[in-house]
Amino acid sequence: MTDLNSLLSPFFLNDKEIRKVIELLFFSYRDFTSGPDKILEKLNFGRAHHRIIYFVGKKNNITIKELLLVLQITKQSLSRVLNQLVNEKFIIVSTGIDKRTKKLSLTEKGEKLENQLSTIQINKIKRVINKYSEENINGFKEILYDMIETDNKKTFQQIND
Amino acid sequence: MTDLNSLLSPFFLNDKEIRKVIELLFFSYRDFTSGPDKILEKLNFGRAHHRIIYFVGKKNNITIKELLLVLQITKQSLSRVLNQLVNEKFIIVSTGIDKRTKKLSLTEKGEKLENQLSTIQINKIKRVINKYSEENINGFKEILYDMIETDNKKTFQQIND
DNA sequence: ATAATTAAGTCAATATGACTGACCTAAATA
DNA sequence: TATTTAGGTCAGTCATATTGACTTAATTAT
Repeated sequence: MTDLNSLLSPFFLNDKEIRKVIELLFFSYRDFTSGPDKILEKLNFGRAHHRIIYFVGKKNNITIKELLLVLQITKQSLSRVLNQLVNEKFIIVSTGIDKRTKKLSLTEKGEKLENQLSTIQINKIKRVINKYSEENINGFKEILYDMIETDNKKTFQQIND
Repeated sequence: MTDLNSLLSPFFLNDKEIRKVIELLFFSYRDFTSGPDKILEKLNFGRAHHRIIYFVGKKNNITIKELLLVLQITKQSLSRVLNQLVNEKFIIVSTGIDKRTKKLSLTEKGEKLENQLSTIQINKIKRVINKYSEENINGFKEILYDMIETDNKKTFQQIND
């Protein structure tokens, strides 16, 4: 199987090379999140808090439903973490025109934290990406995009329209 | 800040575009792991089990210490998950020449599972990557590699020498 | 030969992030 | 008026991880 594969595939599509991609994704993603993790720890927050802060910062006045769609967790899971952020005044809640909905936005304090966390990740990406051609960078983004499942591709487009 | 950035940076290095990379990493990594997760669930295993199986499969006769270096978790964390895999005969333990060490390898049962899980991820990467040029694929891998912290780059090289 | 270090393991307590299931309220829509 | 939708809540559970303290056995250094 692997032998046949080695014969038929070009080098960069060999199973062995593909496995390296698996590992690169694992290592790079872990290191990508480790920077913010250290700051969050001091506030007794975790990665779940980061994700909420990120997406609320991304789309002001996002509703609970929209947030759940992006995060793909249950509302019970969201509840605890979100309430902490609201109680500690990183996020402020208001009522939508549809009075059943709630709209979430970052407070000034929340924006400050969001900025602090995002800056780490943005700078890391910038530092890395700077060395590459526009062609390579676009390829990188397109490959990542193609790895997303159809439904979530739509979600990605929605938050970026 | 962002305005200045927009003026000085080429489009593909704008903060807004960089933020898309943050999201692409989040969405793609989540979907990348979701396939194996479904199989693991049936066995009452989680992602932690997957990682152990993957790296034991990658490097036969890996020691506990080496495995901890790769996974970057505590031995107490490893213990519970690894013991499950050993008890359920996915992994077999033997003693090294240095009798303090233990060597881990996959049983036939473990190899079967490893293969099942890896195949999902390998095929996913292949499906995606097929559409791209060698140049793009190499760029993709290099960018991911550059996102890894120095120490972990060494670990990556070690398991791939 | 003894002391120090290393590899591995264990016990206990704790935190975080997630889940299911059941149930509730209020508002909007059919 | 009935149904659906948005959101919330209570309770219990599970998986993954942590810190800290301590043990055993084997290897290495003095």
